[in-house]
Amino acid sequence: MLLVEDDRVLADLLVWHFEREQFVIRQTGDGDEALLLAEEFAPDIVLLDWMIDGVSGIEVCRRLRRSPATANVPIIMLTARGEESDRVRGLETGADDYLTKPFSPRELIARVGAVLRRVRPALAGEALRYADVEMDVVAHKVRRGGKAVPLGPTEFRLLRHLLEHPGRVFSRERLLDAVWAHDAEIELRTVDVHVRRLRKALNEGGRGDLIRTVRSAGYALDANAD
Amino acid sequence: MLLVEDDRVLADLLVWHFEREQFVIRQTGDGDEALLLAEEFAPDIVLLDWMIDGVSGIEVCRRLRRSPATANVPIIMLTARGEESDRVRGLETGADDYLTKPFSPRELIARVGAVLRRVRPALAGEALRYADVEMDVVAHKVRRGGKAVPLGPTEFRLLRHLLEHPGRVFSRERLLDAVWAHDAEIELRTVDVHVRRLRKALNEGGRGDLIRTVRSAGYALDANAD
DNA sequence: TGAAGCTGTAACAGCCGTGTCGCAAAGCGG
DNA sequence: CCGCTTTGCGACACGGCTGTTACAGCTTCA
Repeated sequence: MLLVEDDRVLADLLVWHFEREQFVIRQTGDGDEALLLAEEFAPDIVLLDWMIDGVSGIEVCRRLRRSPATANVPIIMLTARGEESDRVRGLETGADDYLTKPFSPRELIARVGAVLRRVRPALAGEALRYADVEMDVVAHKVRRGGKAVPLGPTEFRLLRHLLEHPGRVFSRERLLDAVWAHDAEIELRTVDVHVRRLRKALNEGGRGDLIRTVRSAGYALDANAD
Repeated sequence: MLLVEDDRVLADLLVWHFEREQFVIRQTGDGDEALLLAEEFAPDIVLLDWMIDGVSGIEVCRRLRRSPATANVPIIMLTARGEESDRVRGLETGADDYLTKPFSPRELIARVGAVLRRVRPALAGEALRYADVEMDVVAHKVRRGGKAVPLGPTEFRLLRHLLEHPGRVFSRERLLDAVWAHDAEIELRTVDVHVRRLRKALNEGGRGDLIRTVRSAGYALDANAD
């Protein structure tokens, strides 16, 4: 998420609120810098004040829409300009929503939720997270620390199941039931092999193990696995 | 478009405005009837008053979201309930936008435009874009990096569908449903062949592949496909 | 009516994912 | 320290999935 707002007090307030909602947020009060940050960090959504230093908010909006790299980023305009003509102009320039100051953080969060639900369903509830692992179920993608992790279908389903119940220990039997076809007659030890493959893929970047082995019980997702 | 509003005067005013904007609009003031109409006419967007006869607006919203046939229809709530808690509740129930009476028809039209641009860009007269690909739906033209890409009708519809949901993985069944006639009984593998033809056409200029194959799942549009 | 283009299907080759095995390594209890 | 149990590891063969090509039937347009 990228917040473009030059009012320090409001900016800090919003950053605090959104970080509490698990957003990764960057902030600037300058239009030119906003464009650079948007290119570089490919935010999931942009909150944009109209009256800022450098390039104006409406112009930032226009340029974001024009650049292929950012053309699809959702934008919520966030401004004191409450005239109907301003609102219409903002929306017609390509903003997805337009909120007039003063507004409550709660409403803004709700609107961000509504827009994200529409644009990237994965980000508004269908994304599974644990520690620095992120799974986009719809796009069928997994990232750890922002870096893509290539997984086979079975490894993907296995990780998905673990992410849906983080911390919980599953016996091999339970995992076979949950991850494999329910009528599959498969050797129990096969689970070990897939856990191993999943571990290998996840730890590729030299990071710590996320899967804890519980002797004579099974496996669990656990940030302090080692 | 479906308008659910029991205030006759406001309803007539809005119908007049939207018909002038080339919308095909149906109107009712009753919640139960609204649900039936939504099923039957599959509107592109729903404008929904909170306080109506029969099932309440918020409940209509919830049920539209729950039914598979209407789960993806964009909804704008349109009501006199201006309390922040009402707005948040509306948005969290699945509404895409929330407008408090009184509002100007012009702003509503702008917001309808913003939502449609997001959900069905083709309907809002917008070009579809992803990475360096640009599709003009009306003119039936596709360009990549500014250079025209010749596509057959099926390839065009296939790409269009992918562009409308970038990043998302579609199974072959889903693609057959979305891209081919809904009653077509076609071999699943046929999708592969069309994907290949589309890939070939798009990558003619020696650019990287934009379509990601997800083994045992389907295909997705993805800038980092390889 | 003829040619060109588009579409759906079948066939085949190559590759990736999967399940299993044997052995090494690590816990665990005495 | 020893022996037993459980888990990790590498290798391998099989099977299924996907990419690719060729071809025949069909539509479209001149």
